[in-house]
Formats: sequence, structure tokens, C-alpha cells
Amino acid sequence: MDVTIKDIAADAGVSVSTVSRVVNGSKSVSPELKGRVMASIEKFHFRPNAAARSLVTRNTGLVAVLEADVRNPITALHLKQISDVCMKHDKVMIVCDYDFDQDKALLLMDNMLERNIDGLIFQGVHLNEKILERLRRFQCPVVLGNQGPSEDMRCEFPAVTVNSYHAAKDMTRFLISEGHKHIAYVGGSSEDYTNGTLRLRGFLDGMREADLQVQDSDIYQGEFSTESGEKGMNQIYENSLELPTAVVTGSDIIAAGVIRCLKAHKLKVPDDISVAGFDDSISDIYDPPLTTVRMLDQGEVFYKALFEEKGEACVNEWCYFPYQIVRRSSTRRITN
Amino acid sequence: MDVTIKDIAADAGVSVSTVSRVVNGSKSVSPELKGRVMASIEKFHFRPNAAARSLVTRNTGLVAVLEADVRNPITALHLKQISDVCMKHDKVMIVCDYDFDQDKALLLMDNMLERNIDGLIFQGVHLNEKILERLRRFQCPVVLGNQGPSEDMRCEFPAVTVNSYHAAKDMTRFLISEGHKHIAYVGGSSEDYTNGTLRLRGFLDGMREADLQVQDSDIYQGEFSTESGEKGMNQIYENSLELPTAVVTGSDIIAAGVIRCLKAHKLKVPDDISVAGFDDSISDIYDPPLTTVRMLDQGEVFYKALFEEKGEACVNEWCYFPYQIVRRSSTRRITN
DNA sequence: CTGAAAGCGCTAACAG
DNA sequence: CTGTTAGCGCTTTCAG
Repeated sequence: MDVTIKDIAADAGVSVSTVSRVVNGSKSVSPELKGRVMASIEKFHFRPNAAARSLVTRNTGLVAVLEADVRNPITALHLKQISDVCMKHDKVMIVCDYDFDQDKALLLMDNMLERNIDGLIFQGVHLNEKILERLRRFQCPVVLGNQGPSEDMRCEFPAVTVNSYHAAKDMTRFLISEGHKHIAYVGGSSEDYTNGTLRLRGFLDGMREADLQVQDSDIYQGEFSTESGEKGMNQIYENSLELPTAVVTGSDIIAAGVIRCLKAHKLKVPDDISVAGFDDSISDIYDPPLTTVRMLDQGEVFYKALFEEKGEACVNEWCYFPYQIVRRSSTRRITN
Repeated sequence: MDVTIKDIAADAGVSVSTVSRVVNGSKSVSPELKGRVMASIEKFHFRPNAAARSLVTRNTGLVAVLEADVRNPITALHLKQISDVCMKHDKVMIVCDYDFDQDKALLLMDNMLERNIDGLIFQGVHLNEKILERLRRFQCPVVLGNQGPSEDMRCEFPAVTVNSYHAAKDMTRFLISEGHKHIAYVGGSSEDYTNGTLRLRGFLDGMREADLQVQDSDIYQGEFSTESGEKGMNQIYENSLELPTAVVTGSDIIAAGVIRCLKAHKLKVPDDISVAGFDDSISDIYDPPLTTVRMLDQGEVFYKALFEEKGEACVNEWCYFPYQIVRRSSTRRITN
């Protein structure tokens, strides 16, 4: 049997409330008693039972992160930072992978509902009413990660993401500033509003503001995978009389596929074609290292979105990670 | 206020014990009462409070995974699988990153001690007495991941890893069978017994059994990073009159560095030199795709090591992941 | 098959 | 500053 607060009280010759007080530092306790209690705690390696405590205090120090797929490379970046910021605030993180399966996600939410978590981060790609309905049952703050509501839906949970639209636009602008005029786009699914639709939109607007044409055949929307990137680039390759000089992609993983395709066609990156990634997940170890979009302070942004007092009642609110364009060697400046 | 078992009991006109029984399916309840209770539960979206429950049942359905660095690419693979197997057994996973910081690890263990977790997976690279002492305080099963005790230490916790020695040896054998005779090794730190020392040892024994020479200058032990791989290969390049035809590395990440170095010297992979990875983390998206060691069933092996009845009292026990050599295009067969 | 009641270990009034 | 005590929400004997 574990040692309880009673054992400590008995050993130190005080009441349980005194032990509780020194454990929590709640109210002042005379140095004398405090010393005795501390000694007993040390002696028995006493650790207060979290369940009992949370039963009365009604918080658990638990932040749940529900992931569509933990293997997603940007997941690791987020988890690291969320773990860090949680630790700073004396919380820990529950991580669950629902494998893109809505039913599993629902089950996991029920589990979390029982656990009385302090906050929930729901990472996904596709929002729907059933999910939203379940999210509404939580008493604790809930935020969406890696996704957000499209304009036509109403959502009371803040979405925490990079500003896909602006980031894609900035990347496009960057390539244009490097002398590129003919740029293609290989991105993820249009069903993924945040990472698919918005990035394409950013790309298009970036081109438009520079008065540059974009052929339909220079746009591919597939999935967020290397295979899809390869396939997309292949399609563009086959359907274009003149190859683009640069490609904006929806993720580093896609960029890897694009580059693989290019190499298969004996095209060099960046000499023949520049390729930009997105996420800075594998960008630095890849060959060539990828010019990409790096997100910053993800942990902080998540934490603030969860626990910081919001002034106004907010609907369809977005909290954005700061980001920066990182220039590496998969893109180059061209002159003509 | 949340709805409790009492509310349900009142609404259904039964006692709390009856509600508890139907919730847990523990003892048989008459269909009539059961129906009423179910209805009330549905009506109020009642979820039993996990803290209250675990206070009496003394288990929490929590498995804690303490990671040295969540960004480690193989971590994602493990987490995915551990999450899956946990879900199958109605448990969830707490994930904490201690950032290679022993003090943080100690703090996190204390936190877990309070939480009465059902099992602990301590992933790390370097075991010492202080850590072991803390691990011994857990009442729940504890396993080590990604590391194991060296021969000279005594450790009562099972180590769950790939068999680094055999895997490295098998990879070496594979390269030898592909016609390679001059093979170099670029691995991680020798302070990392499991992933450093043992892999080197496997490599050396693989070479020895084929009566192949290994020069000291063909061995580099650095860290598990791309930079280190690059540096290591560079050193080998500079110190060898004759270049090896193949390189065994300690991880995919290291292999990426080795390849980067090789390319910088205008050497082609695998045409000029074959390079083998380890882990199958980025192997498939890399360019070229890496021949590597893939681990299997990690989730199952972890779970079994934690919760399966062990026959004998075990000291310095190892539980190994199945693995296989995956042949991709970073290595080639040579003839001469 | 069902209900009453005694805790699980801890916190938080409330007295003293 | 310190101790007593009443729960937090649930499970689990123990009677009935």
C-alpha cells in the first residue's frame, strides 16, 4: 500500500490539514511543524495522490492532444513545444492518435470527457458537426490545431495554425522576387481547408498581385504525401510545353516527391527548377536542403489560445503561429 | 456542475450502486432497471468521473512515456504504435519530453508517481543509478525504451529495443553479400550503449566473420545527427587513401549526413559508394531512398513487456522488436 | 437482483 | 497557526 497523507500526519505528529498545507504551500505553517512534516515526507517519499486531489480541486493538470496521425512530421515539432510549455505550467500532455478515424476520435473524446482534462487540443484536418457537437460537451477550453473552419461554417473554438494563406503568398512573393515568373503549385487536398485550400489561394493571389499568369495545368492538388507530390509534378511535367522555373508545394513531404520526380526526368534542383517546401520538418536534412516555411512558438500559441482570458466572445477565431521563410538551397535566384 | 452518478440514480429512480453496475457491466441488473439507467445516462450524456473511479479501483488507464526528445524520428513511429495498442486496451498515453535533462526526467517521474499510472516507458539513452533509484519507486511496471543496461550494470527493468548488435551485423552481412569488402562505419556516441556501442560491435563482428579488415580510420563515432554524419564521413574521406565502397551508419539521420558529405565530394550514392541507414524513419522519402533497418510491432512489444506476466524474476532482460533489412536504392551490388 | 453505507486520499471551510 | 470534519464521485462489501 502506498503511503498517504495520514501516515505523514501520524509520523510528524500533526493533523492531515497541516500536511496538506505544507504540501500545497497554501497557508503559512510554523517553521517547526513544517520542518517535521517535510522530514516525514522525505522519509517516506510521500507523493500526494493526484486522483484524490483532483477529485476535490477539479483540475487534473492534464492537457489532451488528439492527433490525426502522430507520424506527421510537423506533429513532432508541435508536441515538443506543447510538452515544454505544459511542463512550465506543471501540466502534462496526453497524446492520442485517432488515425484519421472519426469514430476513434469520438471514443477518445469520451475518454477525455471522463478524465476532466484541463484543456483539449484537437488536431485534425476536417471539421464536421458531429465532431463539433462532441467538442461542445467539454467544460474545459478546447482549441483546434492544424485546421480551422471554412467561411461557411460557424465554430466557437479558436483555430491554432500557421496562416496558410499568408505564408503561401509570402513564399510565392519570395520566389517572384528571386526572378521567377512561371511558377507551379503542388499542394494537398482541397478538402483540407486550412492546409489545402488556403495555401493554394495564397499562391494564386501572390501570382495575381504580380500580374503573373497561372495555367490550370500548373496546379495540382493531391495529398500530403511524397507519392502525391511525385505524381503531381509528373502531371505538370507531362502537360506543360514549357516547364515552370519554380514550384510552390504544400509541405516538405510533398516537395520531396516533387524533387524525386524532377530527378527522374534528369532535372536538377535548383539549377533547372526551384522547389519550395512548407513546414520545415525535414527541410534541413533533406538533399538539397529545402527553402521552406518555418513556424515559431507553436507551444506558446497553443497554450495561450487554451488558457489565456479572451476578451470578446469569439466565433471563427484564428490564432496564428509566427512564421518565417527560410531560404536554403532548393531554390535559386534566376535572371533573364 | 457536471452530472454525477447520483443524478442518474435519481433520474432513473434507482440506487447509485445499480447505476455503477450498469456502467461497469459488473453484475447482472434486471433488463428493466438497466434500460431506465441507460436512458438517463444517454439523456444527460453522463460520463463517470475517472478520478473518483481510480481513487477506489487504483488504476488509471494511463501509460506514461518519457522521451528524451520527441523530435527523434523514431519516436513518432513508437508513439503511433504505443498509442494504438493502448487504445486497444482502453488506456491512453501520457507523453513527456525531458529534453535529455536528467533533472527534468526526475521531476516528471515524480509527477507520474503521483498520478498512479498503470505503466511507465522510460525512453532514454543513458542509464544511471539516480534514474534507476527513482524508477524503483514505481508500483507499476516500468520498462526502458531505446536503451538498455550495459553488461557491467544490474537492472531489473526490461529493456525494449531493436537488437542493435544483430541488426548492425545483419546489415553488414547484407552489404558483404552484395560484394562489398571495404566498409566504413559512421555511428552515434559510444556513450549510448544500445545504439552506439552495440551497433559498432555488430558491424565489427560482421566484418570479422567474413575475414574483412577494418581500419580504425574507417570508424567514426559521433552523435545521432546529420551534422555528425557529415563530419564523420568527411573525416573518413580525408584519412583514407582508398575510399570504402559502402558505409554502415547508426541511423537514417546520420546516413543523410554521410550522403551530404559524399555529394559535396562529387561522389554518387550508390554508384560510387553505398550507404545504409538504420531505423527506417526518413528512408522512404529521402533521395535516394535508403536501404535501412526497419523495426516491427513496436507497440506490441512494449505492451507485452509492460503488462504480460513474466515467469522468472528477470535481471538485465531484453525484449527485442522484430526487424528486417529493407533494401532500397542507397546501396548497390558490386562486382570486381 | 437491489440498496445502504463505508470508504478511496485529499482539500477546504470552519472553529478554536 | 492548527485540528476537526464534511464531502469530491465512485466502487464495493454486506444485508436484504
